[in-house]
Amino acid sequence: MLDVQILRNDLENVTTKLTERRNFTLDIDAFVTLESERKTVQSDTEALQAQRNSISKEIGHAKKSGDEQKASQLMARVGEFADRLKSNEEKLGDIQAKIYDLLSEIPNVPNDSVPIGKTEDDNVEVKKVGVPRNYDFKPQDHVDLGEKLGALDFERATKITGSRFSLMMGGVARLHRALAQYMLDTHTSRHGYTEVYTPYLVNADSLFGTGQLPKFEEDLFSIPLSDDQNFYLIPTAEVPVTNIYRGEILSINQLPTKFVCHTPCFRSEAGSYGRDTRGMIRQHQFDKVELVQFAHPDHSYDQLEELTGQAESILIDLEIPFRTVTLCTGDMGFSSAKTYDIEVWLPGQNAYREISSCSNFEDFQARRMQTRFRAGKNKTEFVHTLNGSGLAVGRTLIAVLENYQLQDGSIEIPQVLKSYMGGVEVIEPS
RNA sequence: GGAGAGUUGGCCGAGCGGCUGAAGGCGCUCCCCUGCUAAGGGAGUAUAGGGUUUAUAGCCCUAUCGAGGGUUCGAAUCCCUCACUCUCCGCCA
Repeated sequence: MLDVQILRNDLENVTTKLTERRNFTLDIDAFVTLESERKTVQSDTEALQAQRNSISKEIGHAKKSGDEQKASQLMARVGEFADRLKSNEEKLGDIQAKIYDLLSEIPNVPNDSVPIGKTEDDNVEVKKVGVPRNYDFKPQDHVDLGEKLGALDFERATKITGSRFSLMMGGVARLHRALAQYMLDTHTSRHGYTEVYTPYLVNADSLFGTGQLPKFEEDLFSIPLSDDQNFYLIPTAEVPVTNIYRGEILSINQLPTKFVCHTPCFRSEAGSYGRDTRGMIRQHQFDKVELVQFAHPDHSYDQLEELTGQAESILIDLEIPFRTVTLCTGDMGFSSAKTYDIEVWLPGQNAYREISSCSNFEDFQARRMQTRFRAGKNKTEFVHTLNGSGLAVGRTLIAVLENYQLQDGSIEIPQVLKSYMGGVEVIEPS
């Protein structure tokens, strides 16, 4: 959420940036009207409240000294404007709620270092690591590989639940687990993250905090609790982990705090019908190891570089080619101020595909969550939050299957995973 | 699921219709005293919003004692709903 003060003081500049960079048109007239209304109603209301408070105090004194007549005179005076006060208070509440609603639907303003653009074609490559292998056979994609291994079964997954779910068995299921374990171990022992385990169902406040609500409810799976309350399946560990400190004031020496968390993620994928329907690229359920940081505002961009590098290191260890791009303004998520995507090479698709997204949200989420730190004596300031996939486990699995395939369709195990595979060196058809 | 007790500032804890934005203690900050690992004295110490101001400070005002609603001239204090915590019983991995 943007700071309402910025809109009050610098409306032109912000709306221009939102239009140019986000293709988001803020209803300036609505905002200005609401604001000026708010101003007069608030002043009036508070003046009346002050008057009521001081008269009430006098009533107290009068009663104490036994002057009942004076007391009832004073009460009558309050009665003269009681209705006006009440309606003013209601009106003010309405206006403030409207302003809040307006504000909570405005996306974050991209950082100045973010390239301007409309679509993913305008993203800027910042790094390319590794060279795609030359196969002396036609590489298969993970669907063919997995099915021939008898280890990936989309038909049965569809029978059990429906489309966009997957069933893994045997060596591939174990490889999937090995990847998650390897990522967790790397980020905790080498990169200094604290491992956390969180609920997979969250409430609406948490989703508001990280920015999925109120605008993106249709992307979530929800479980009704009562007429007006839902639990939601987490679309990413970002939600429960970032909300760990919702409503809290951290001490400055807690910054940066770094958490890593392995969870399943659930996404309804509404609006992406027909895209990536083959295989397990785009699923309703997938595992992800997520990195989350709470940073001091002065250092959050350094932290973003660090975090992105830590995510990349997993692919470097696995010796799989990838590239990193800076998302252009038009391709960024709602809450982000700057995002790097890491794209892994998939021989089966002959393309680089997103495997991680690393973002600095600056104080956008922190303001929604009211997560602050004590910057000095009696001064609190919003923290900056960051997160990134380190990495999406399902897509990493795809990358390993496709990049490590042998001519006969069996899969070599990457060196760093061997100790997690209980001696298995190659996954062969069962 | 049943029965009961709670939820107050960074922490502990008092208050149970008016003089309470909130006693007291701890912690923290500053000052004084003390020639010294200690002790004593004093002052300060919530957040958000609005107004005033070129702006900061200051000053004025408003809101906030789990959340929301109600009663009242006036609510931390009374009533209702909800959430959460604790204790005992039941059930359970």
